[in-house]
Amino acid sequence: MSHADTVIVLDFETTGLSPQQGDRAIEIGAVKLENGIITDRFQQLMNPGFRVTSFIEQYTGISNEMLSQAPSCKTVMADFSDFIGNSSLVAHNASFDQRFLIAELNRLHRPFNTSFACSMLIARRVFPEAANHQLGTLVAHTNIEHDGVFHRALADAEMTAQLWLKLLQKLQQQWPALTVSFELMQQLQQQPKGALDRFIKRQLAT
DNA sequence: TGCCAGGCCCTCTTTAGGGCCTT
Repeated sequence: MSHADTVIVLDFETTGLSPQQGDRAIEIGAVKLENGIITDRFQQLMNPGFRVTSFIEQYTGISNEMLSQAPSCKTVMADFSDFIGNSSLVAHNASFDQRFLIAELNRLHRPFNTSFACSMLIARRVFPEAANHQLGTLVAHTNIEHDGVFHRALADAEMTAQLWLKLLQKLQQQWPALTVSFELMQQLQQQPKGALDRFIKRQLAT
């Protein structure tokens, strides 16, 4: 079974929803998937330089006290940039994490030219029957084992990685002859919803 | 830092509005 190449699955905790509005990353978590197995991990809190709201403290469990002792975003993101290298990236609702990754790397004057795939967009197509497509719901829907920790970066990255494997597994089981590459997943997430069968059959015909 | 997003997706659509996802 193909595991769609080596990918790094990542998740940010942040001070809010929009880097364009001044929000910053406060934690990055990531796992490297090679041949369907987690072979490396990255997790680090980072100090955004201002206090986070009580909403963020409660939502993530990350307190201002914890962040006051963490290294700066600049230090952590430089290390993380080295960790991801040129790997293909996956995140749940990837547009969110991609915006923060680009914003933080821009502050370091580091170019970003890595491709992203989105487990949420793909799950909407592969698991249309799920009640909704929040990460926690999909983890339950696909019977992924977890330790009950949500909204922390490494925990969410680990669960997203397991969800990614479930997506690959479902596609491979349904279409055994299909070569499930990262590029195929990127194309799949852009197909009109409900047109998955047609897209796969077109792939198999080439 | 506090001006609070942005892209996808559906539908009672396309001369638009609102829910879903992420923190």
